[in-house]
Amino acid sequence: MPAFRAPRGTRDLLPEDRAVFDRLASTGTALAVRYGYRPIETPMFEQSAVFERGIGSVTDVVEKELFRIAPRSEEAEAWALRPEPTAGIVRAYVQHGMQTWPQPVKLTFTGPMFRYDRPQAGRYRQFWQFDVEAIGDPGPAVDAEIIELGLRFYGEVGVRDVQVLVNSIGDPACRPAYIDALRDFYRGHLDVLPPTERDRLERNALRLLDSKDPAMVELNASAPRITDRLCEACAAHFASVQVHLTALGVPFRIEPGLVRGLDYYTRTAFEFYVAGREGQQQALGGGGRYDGLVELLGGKPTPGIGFGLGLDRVALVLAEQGTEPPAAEGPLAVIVGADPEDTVTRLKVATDLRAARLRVRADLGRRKLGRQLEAAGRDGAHFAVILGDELAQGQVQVRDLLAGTQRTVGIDDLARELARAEASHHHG
RNA sequence: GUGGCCUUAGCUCAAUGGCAGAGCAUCGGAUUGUGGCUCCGAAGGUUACGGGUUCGACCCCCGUAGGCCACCCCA
Repeated sequence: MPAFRAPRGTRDLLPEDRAVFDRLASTGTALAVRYGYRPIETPMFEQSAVFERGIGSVTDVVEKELFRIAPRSEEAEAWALRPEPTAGIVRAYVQHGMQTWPQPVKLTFTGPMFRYDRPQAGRYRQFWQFDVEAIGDPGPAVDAEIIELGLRFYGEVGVRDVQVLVNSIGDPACRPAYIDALRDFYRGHLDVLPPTERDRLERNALRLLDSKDPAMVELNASAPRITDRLCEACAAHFASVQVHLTALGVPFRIEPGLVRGLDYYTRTAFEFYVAGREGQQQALGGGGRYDGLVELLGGKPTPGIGFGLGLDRVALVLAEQGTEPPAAEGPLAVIVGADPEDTVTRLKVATDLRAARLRVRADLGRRKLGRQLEAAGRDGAHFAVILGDELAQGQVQVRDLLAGTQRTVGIDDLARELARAEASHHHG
C-alpha cells in the first residue's frame, strides 16, 4: 500500500534487528582479530571480470545471479555488485602487492553482498557476510584453524547444534581425471538423468553430485568419490586437515558430495549447517581453499583459504532457536518539566548532561508532566529529572523510575549524581 | 529461472456477493507538579496495484507487484 517500499529481496533492519546484526558483526570481527586477522574493506562493486574470472563464468552465481550495473556510457567499464567477498579481497591483495607483506596475509571483513536471485526466507538479494581470508599459507594447519574459527563464531553468538561438513575437491593434478571419471559414470546412466542434470553434465559435472532429485540421490550413492581419487599430495593434505581438526576437538563429518558453487575452490571445502537441516539449502556458511585464485586474478601463484558466514541466516536461526535478542537500552535519564511550555530549560539541562557524556533524552513535547513521565517509563529510562519551581533554588527532583523513589538534587551536582548512579547500576 | 500458496489499519486478525471491524500499538482527555493500573475519546483504509464480471466486489475471474514454500542455487 505505501507508495514506496524496499526493493525486492532487500529489507530494512529496524533498530531491533540492527542490534542483532551489530552484535554478530562485532563478535565476528573481535574473534577474527583474536586469531590474527586484520579488518579490511573493499568496494561493494568491482569490474564484472573480477567475478567472472575469479568465481567462474559457468557458475550460477555469475551466470544468473550477478547483480550487474547498467553502464552509463558506451566506454564505461562493466561493473557488478559483489556476490561474495573473496574475489574482491584477492583483487586487492594483488593490486596492493600484499605478497611483499609477511605471509600469510590474514584479512577479515563484514558487509553486504548482492545476488540477483528469487528471494525466500534467509535468501535475499542483499545479505550480510562475515568473512575471513588467509592468503599465502598452503595449509593444512591453517585449514583446520579457520574451520575451528568458524565453528567458534557460531558458539559465541549462541547458535546451537552447528555441524561441520568437510570434503576435499582435489586440485588441477587430480580433479580433471576425477571429473572425466564422473562424466563417464553419468553417461552410463543417461536414461536416469533428469534433463537439467543432463544439461549440466558437460558444463559442470561436479554439481550433479549435490542434486536433491531422488533419482540422482540414488545414483550418486554409487558414483565415484573424489576422496577415493585424490592425488597423493591432495590426499595427504586432506588427511592432515582431519588430524588437525581432531586435535582441536572440532567434530566434523566428511561429505563426499559437498562441492562448492564457485570455481576457484581447491582441496579443502567445508560448510556449516544447523543439525537436521543439512539436506535443505540454507547453509549457514561455507568456505574452502582457493590455491589458484590469486594467479587467476593476475598475481603470482599463491595459496589461500577463507570462509563466508551468512549473518542473515544466523539471525534467522537464533530467532528460531528462541535466543533472546539483546535488550534495547533506554536512556539513563529523561528530562521532564512541570511547565509543558518550557522546552528551553529541559533542552538546556539535557545538553549540559550530554556534554558530561551522559546518555539522556529531553522530553521536548508540550504535554503535561504526567504524560512526560509515562513516556519516560515506557522508554526504559532509569531516571526522570523533574524540573519545577525548586529550580529557582537551584534544585531538581531525580526520580528513580525503576525503584519508584525520588530525591532532591542540586542542579550543579546533577551530572555527578547521575554518573555515579549509572556506574553503581552497571557494577551491581 | 520453474511451480504452488498468500496479501484487509503500524502489528495480529475478523467481515454470507449488500454500511470495512476488533485487540494491541499511537495520540489526546479524566479540573493547578509525578509514570506503570483503570476509564473515556481521537486518529489511522484507494481491502497490495490495474483491469473484468455483477444492480452491487474485501469476497468471483484475469494480469502485475510483493511475501512465503518447494525446486534451482547458495549465505
